[in-house]
Amino acid sequence: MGRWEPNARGRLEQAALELYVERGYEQTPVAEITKRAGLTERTFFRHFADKREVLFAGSGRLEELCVGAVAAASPTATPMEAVAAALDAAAGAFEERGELVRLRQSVIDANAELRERELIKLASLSGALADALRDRGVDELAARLAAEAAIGVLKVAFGRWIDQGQELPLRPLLSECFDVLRTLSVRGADAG
Amino acid sequence: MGRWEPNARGRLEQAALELYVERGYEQTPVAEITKRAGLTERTFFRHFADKREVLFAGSGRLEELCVGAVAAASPTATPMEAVAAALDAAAGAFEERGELVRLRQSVIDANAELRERELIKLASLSGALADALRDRGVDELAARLAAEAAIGVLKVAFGRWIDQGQELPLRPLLSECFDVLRTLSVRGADAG
DNA sequence: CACCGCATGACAGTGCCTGTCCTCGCGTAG
DNA sequence: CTACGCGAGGACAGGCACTGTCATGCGGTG
Repeated sequence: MGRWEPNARGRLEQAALELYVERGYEQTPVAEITKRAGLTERTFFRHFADKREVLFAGSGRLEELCVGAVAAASPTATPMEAVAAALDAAAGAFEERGELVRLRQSVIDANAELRERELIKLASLSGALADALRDRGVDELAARLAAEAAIGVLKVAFGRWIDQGQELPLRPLLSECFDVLRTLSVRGADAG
Repeated sequence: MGRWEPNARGRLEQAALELYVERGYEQTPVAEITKRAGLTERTFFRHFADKREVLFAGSGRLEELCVGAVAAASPTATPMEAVAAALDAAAGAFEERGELVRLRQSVIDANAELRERELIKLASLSGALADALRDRGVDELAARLAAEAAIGVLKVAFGRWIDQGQELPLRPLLSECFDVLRTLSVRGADAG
């Protein structure tokens, strides 16, 4: 055992989520988090850029997962099929950590600053998906639009999954969204 | 003339934009803005919830404009046609204030906090569009997806418009995006 | 054994944002 | 004309997020 307990970063993440759930994000000073983790405030800000970021530690891995799925998609897949594969991979990651994801999302949904941070993470994911599509030879404009559409589908499907208590699996909700999306320009489709 | 100069709010908006352009957002303390506007710091926070919000004063009107356009769209329009009409109306508002919009966007693009705020304004717009579509009888899922798709198109087209110095008008860029979006699920389209 | 690197601590300071009370011109009732 | 109260803004104190800077001491290395 070293001079300090190991995994300071992980302890901070856990303490933060616990406290954000117990008292709410705004009512939790950083000093409380570090106290529970047995560290100082200064150390918190060495590990996380700000008080929000501690809730988004996994966003980098999610991005890698999605980018990998786009790269691995069949060469004959359309851009939408490629990004659908990415969301499928993401769905797997979410469903594995069901209860944690739910808890985390309840904290985010309850606070505007956290919702802002979530949106910029999704925008970053969109950019990464667009890059991955361009690497497949998709042209710039189509790549960006497919990536934005995918993020839209993810927002809607994920929101529904959370709302209904995750009784239904996420993947079919994603598929349904992609299906409906294709009908939105069709006159007389059952959507309009 | 009253005890105070009129239009305190407008003076704050103008002083803030000027200073954000001159020095950058982060290098501009609120006290500098209020000094230039001839007011106190406390008054700034009576008019705007925070230092970011002063740049987004017009977002409410933009939302109303877009919602109005959706409501006014032909009853036979598809959901995508309805939201396209909304973006068309928005494009008009942007093009009228070309230089101001460009300046404002350069400030936003240079700062992560401001980009976050912009994203949550767009998310709010997406919600308003979805509500307006539901009022037309579009079902919940289709309404949300059409609204998200529209925001995606707006982001991409607006970004291109800014990048190229607004030499091309915005409206054709929007149309092009909607066109490309429809091809993304089609195998062998020139996008993939 | 001496040295160095690195994670953390200690502490001071800035700036955003809030709560609270005060000021004073203006419109209005009597 | 006076009295009153409302509303926009000022004054001031304080909390908390975040940063810069220097100190500390364990673990590995030569």
